Amino acid sequence: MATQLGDKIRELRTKQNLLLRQVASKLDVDTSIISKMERGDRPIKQEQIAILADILKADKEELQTLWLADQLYNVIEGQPMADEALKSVSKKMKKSK
Amino acid sequence: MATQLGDKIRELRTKQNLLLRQVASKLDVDTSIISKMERGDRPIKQEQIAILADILKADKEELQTLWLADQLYNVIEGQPMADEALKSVSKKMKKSK
DNA sequence: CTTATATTTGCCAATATTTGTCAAGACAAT
DNA sequence: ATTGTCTTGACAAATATTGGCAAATATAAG
Repeated sequence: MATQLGDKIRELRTKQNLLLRQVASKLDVDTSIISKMERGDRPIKQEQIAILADILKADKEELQTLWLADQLYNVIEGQPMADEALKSVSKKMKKSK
Repeated sequence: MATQLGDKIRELRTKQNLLLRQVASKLDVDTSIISKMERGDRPIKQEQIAILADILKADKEELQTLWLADQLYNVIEGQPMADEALKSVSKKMKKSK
């Protein structure tokens, strides 16, 4: 199952002609890990997002948002009450502001 | 940290003068677990919600919604991009409908 | 086709997280 | 002080997650 952040990272990386290996060394993990991250097979750690944004010259906040949206989607995917729960949480957010 | 579902369960249980022990036996866990569930110290399993609804004569869907909202809140709590991510996911939901 | 390079995949052991149970403690009522 | 309910922390067992390796597969070039 693909993720928004994974897709984005792959898009950025290939457009800049970077190899998995090059990103991997900066993130200090095996190339296979990056491959899996991009394909949505392995979760991306939140601390890695800033590093990725640096390497790929991307906006940190944008990547963070994609990451968060992926996390949320994992929770609600396939849940019948997803809509209601989302509304409820949005409401709660407005209050705490 | 309190949860919406935990609070609701405690409310329903006490209003019906049920003891932790009574709920525990039906759920087949130690009373300490129920205590922690109600106080938000231990996560509630999704499979347990239907049973809880039965015991407490509550609406299953309502409890499910509270449970989901709690899960979502866990993900976004303390996240700067929470608002944007929520909007993004809501949008995605509408499409897949 | 063969070689060279890049990516993907399956599997493993190490690590981390989660689980339920138990025992001790807090608290109130009597 | 005794009883009954609830809370809390510690513990080990079970489960999940992690990164790396190596084999498999793809991609590109000659």
